[in-house]
Amino acid sequence: MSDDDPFELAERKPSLSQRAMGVTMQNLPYMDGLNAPQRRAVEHLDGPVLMLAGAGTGKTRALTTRIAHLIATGRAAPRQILAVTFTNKAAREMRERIARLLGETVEGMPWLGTFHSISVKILRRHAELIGADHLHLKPSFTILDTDDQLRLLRQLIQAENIDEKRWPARQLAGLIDGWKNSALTPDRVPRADSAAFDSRGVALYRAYQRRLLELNAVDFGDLLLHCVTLFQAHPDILKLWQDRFRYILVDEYQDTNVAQYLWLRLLAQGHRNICCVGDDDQSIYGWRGAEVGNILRFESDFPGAQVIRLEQNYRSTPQILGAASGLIAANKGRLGKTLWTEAEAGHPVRLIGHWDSEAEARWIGEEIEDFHAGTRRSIGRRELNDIAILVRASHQMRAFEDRFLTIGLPYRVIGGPRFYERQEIRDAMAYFRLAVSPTDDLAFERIVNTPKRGLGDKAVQTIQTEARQLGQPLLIGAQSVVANALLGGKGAAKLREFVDAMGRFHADVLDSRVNHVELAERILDETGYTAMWQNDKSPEAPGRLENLKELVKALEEFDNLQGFLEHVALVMDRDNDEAQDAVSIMTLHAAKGLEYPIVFLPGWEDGLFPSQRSMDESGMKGLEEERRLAYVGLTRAETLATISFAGNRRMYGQWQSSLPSRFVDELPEEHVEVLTAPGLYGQGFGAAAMMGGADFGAAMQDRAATADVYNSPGWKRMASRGDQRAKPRTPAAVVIDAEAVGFSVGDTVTHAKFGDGTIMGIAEDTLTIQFEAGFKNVKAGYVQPAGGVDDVPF
DNA sequence: ACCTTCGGGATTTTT
DNA sequence: TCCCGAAGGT
Repeated sequence: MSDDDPFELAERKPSLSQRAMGVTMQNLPYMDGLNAPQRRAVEHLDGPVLMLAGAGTGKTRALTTRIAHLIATGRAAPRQILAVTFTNKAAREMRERIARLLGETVEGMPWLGTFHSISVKILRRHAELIGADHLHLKPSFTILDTDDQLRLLRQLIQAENIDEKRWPARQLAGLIDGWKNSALTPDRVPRADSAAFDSRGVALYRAYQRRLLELNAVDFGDLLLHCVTLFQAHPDILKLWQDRFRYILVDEYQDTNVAQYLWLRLLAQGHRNICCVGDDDQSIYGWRGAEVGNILRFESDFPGAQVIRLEQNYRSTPQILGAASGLIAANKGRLGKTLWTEAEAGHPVRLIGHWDSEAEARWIGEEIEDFHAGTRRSIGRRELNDIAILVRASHQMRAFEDRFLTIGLPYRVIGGPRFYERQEIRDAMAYFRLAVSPTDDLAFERIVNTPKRGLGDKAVQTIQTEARQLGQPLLIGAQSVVANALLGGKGAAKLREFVDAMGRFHADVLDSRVNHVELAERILDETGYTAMWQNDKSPEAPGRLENLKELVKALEEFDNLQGFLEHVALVMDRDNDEAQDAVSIMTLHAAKGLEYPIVFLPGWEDGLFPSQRSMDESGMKGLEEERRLAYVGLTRAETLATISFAGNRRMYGQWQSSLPSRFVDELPEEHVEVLTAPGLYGQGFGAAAMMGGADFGAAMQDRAATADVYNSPGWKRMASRGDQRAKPRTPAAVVIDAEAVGFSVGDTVTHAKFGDGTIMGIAEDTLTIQFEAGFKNVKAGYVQPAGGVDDVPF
């Protein structure tokens, strides 16, 4: 029986090697250096434990040591420990650290992995029990990525004759994902949701699930959902897994959704040894179904739970922690932690306002050059690898990329499109998938006309019709189309070629004498896929070929194509090689779990951060999640954090003025150093936030002309450098749509409340007007040309 | 069947 | 502004 077979449940005593190592409670080298709560978290093994671990408090250390302790003391064999993470990276890190703690003698932990990868392993065992009637999953099921998922949904929407413009597949995908995250099968979707997606949401969901079964496929959400329904419908099987997992550990518990919560609770009901680690203040995935409530409710879910707080921070200075703590204090319903540190006070969090997003990027670029050159005595010379820029939304990255390219500052974008999400990788994967399983219709559809084979919609329809009539997959349908000459023209010969080739490849996949790496190469070459990119003259073509090479190379680490496909579907992530010294740019979400000595937090403007959409969609909950995001951002910094905001920002090609983020005002003043001109912020942050964006911009221009602006450190530096800022600039907004609203810059207008004013800028239908009371942004409809004061439009 | 043009929409995204 | 999907021309 295989090592991780659930039906083989023989318990194991501590291995000989463990006993030979002389591991006893008195001799536990891996415990060295743990602080008291960490130690408690490691030693309190039985019963439910909630480890509330603030940012930088060594939770991974506690978690891995706990696992090492379980193994070393013989409380559980590695195979009896279930350790769940959200990301492959986290799983990999844990694996490495456990191995380091225990030395090379310990065998791998088969059940350390992501929710999804563990679910796949479980599901493959019981696939036949998923589904109904004669339609059920087979153990060889494929896992669809989001791309496949959307294509499938689009087909279903079209089949229902629904207007795709009004009811986009994306929205349906989001809806279905949401239901799956909440562990809702079509039958269980609450009545309140029945109006969703033009009242057809549930029906489409049902159709989608059925179609997936027909394709012998599951999507990401299904991995969890199927496991939960499997456990609920088959207590005997649940029992097997409950018995197997004597100890359960969960990382980032604050990010679990309902499905994951049920999954865990079902499994933990066996031995009840569940240890969840998390930080309610770092819950930032509510929009994806994560329920902070899970962690807030832990003690009532698991009565008698031991709660352990890790509060000693080993990462950041007291100044940074003070700023972060002060900010997060505005959130309600927290479990509450007080982070403390023994580190030196350090530098306060710096705050600076800029004229616009380009100035912000320029300034940060210069700061980084300074840090890199070591011209700041207080900071010392820094590697670019020590520096990160954390943004709220990925479109903010562009300003930095543009600027850094201009000044030749090396940077890397972390996150972004994943390797396996690239077009060429997906295409190649589809070829491999079809070669491995000729029944994979989605793969067939994807590549049958890539490269172009003269097979358009009509040809594909012919194939589909034929396949449906035969009750066979598309590849077989295509074979039949060829055999019966149902298709004319150039496409016919090409299709024959394609079908024959795929047949050969499939035979080769089954032939153990054929090397799978060479086979993969041959598949891409002989189908003309490689040639397609070689002939492509677009600038990205060479990169794509490079990626394909990388893909084939990655195959070497696997025994066969099947194993590789499974890996890529779930596990393959882009490796960010740290070999090159470069500044890291990423979203705040991508930054969770990372740390950098120097962190820049640009774009703290209301509407961008906190994001307007979060607040519109989720109100106070949304705002609190945004605040947690800010907290996550600040706590990434070890020695220096710099927050900035811009008075004007280009969004979708339009210049928009903006106010500093409300989070700026929430920062505790005693931990902040304001770098912006003293006149602007002399009255504290409140004054800054009360200014409209346009006020801010105008004030900036005013100040630029006066001497005292150069007295603040930030401005002094910029001035000495001859920064462009010295030239007063006109907001680009002025240029845009100047005619569209019937006003132009310079016009005098009257407003019912603010009186007469002069238009200083126009962006769409929003006018920036200088009134006696100051600058205001006003919709064009609320003002009229001064002079004619007959009717007021409201 | 394939290429060009036009219009609408546009966060965050561990798997 | 930029990207994607749909429509219309060749």
